[in-house]
Amino acid sequence: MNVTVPIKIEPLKVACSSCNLRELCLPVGLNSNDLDQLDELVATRRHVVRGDTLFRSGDVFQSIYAVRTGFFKTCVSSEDGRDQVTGFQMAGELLGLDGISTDRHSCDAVALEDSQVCVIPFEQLEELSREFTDLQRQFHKIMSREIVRDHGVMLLLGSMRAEERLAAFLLNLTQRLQARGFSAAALVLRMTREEIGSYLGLKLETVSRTFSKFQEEGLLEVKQRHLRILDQAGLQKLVNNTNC
Amino acid sequence: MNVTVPIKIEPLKVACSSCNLRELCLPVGLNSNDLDQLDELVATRRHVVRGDTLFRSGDVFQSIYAVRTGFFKTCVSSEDGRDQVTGFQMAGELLGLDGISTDRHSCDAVALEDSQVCVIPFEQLEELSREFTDLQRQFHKIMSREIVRDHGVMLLLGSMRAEERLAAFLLNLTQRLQARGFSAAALVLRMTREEIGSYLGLKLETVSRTFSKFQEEGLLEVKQRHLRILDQAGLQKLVNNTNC
DNA sequence: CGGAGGCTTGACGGCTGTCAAGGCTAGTGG
DNA sequence: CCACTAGCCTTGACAGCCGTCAAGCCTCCG
Repeated sequence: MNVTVPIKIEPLKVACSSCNLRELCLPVGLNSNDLDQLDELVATRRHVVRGDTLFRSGDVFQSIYAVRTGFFKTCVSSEDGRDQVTGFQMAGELLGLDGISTDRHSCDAVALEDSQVCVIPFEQLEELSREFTDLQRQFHKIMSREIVRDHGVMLLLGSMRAEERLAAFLLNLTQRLQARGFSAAALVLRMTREEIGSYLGLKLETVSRTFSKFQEEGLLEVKQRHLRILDQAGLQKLVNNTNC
Repeated sequence: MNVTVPIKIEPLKVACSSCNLRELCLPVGLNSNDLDQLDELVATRRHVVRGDTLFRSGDVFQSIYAVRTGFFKTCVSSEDGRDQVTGFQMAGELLGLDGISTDRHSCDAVALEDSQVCVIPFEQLEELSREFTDLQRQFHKIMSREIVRDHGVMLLLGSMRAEERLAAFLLNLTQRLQARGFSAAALVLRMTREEIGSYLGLKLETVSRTFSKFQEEGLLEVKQRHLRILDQAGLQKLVNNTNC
């Protein structure tokens, strides 16, 4: 292993305009002219090996990142060492929007498997979005979507019980995987029980117990990180019905 | 009472450039030229009486709003009627950013007292921000700040106990009031125990009990919605120390 | 093959939710 | 001006969900 080059940067091989994620990522809805411009902007890619951070809280903010392959978590920490996973990001999703506010990142982004991200220099993105209305609009939509997503997580954390939280989490995960062409039924979790628990405001034991309960009830098949959804409607019902 | 005009709209009397909130609101950091442009943009004001909504989930999104006077809450609801307060907004803070993502609002904004908001037509704001770099940057910072704030709420909801949540909430509130020139020691809550509870992921009884506990411990003086902070450091300690 | 990290499961306790009763306050109408 | 009422708040008793602690198992990888 070559430890002298911890961060591997390479010229981009796949342009946005021909990227198979373009319908999920920043380029959504852009015309071919805008896309050509975006290709110019997104010139580098960065590899992050499993366990490494893409950025840390406190790092100077310069770029946002689009996940090209792999899987990330973002987490915030309070001064006293409390830790909260704020999201899991998969291919086509953006990382680093938190950094715009103070020019420094306010959370850590950690790769949960070997990953590649497209580096989008923020100042140039702003410049380009002053020129291209559609790009501007798309970027604003993505930021707004993140806000809406966060509100959904607040709803989950503020008003759901453990089973409901885990069911909502699994449905969200499978839905996003499905949008990327994966099966909605079988999946491999990239994160530990503890990370799921942190995201859902639960302890890892509760996550584990709830998985077991779902299995007993025939909703899931659980084998460590390998899951099979047996009864999607049953999970959905858990999320929708408060109690009955 | 004239019920034929439920929404009162009037020409803006105070321009952004001379608004006493300009250091807290969208105009932060703009030069006088940008400010003049912003004055053109923000041409109307809207009154919302206590209990009325500024917008509702599902409403078509056209404008964002800056609170000029008064106090709002925003809340999301799930299909099954679950309800979650996602924030409280006071003078100088923006409302409606959630609507950008789908061109429809995804939460309700309710006035908790008679309020006025400045109406900022979003399409025109985007247009203007294509022209003025500082305005663009400022708007992006505000959206990003909302994301960072949401992450803080997730941390609170995901990892804090009732006392810690309420202490954090009170400190946040007093800090924002102080930034607006109010005393950091005495305040009047604009929201009910139930709304506080919803925001903090607690039941109203727990909020009430925790208030009483803080009072017994000499941290607060509580008389219904009238609060006096007696020991700010003590509250801060509650937030910082997990247990001891 | 051995160890470390991750996962499962049990026992138990405490925090917070639930249900209920009663008090307070502000706003309304007589 | 004052009584009334509705909404809000407080407090108690009790229960249950989930956290804590502990022990042991599994799996992956060196």
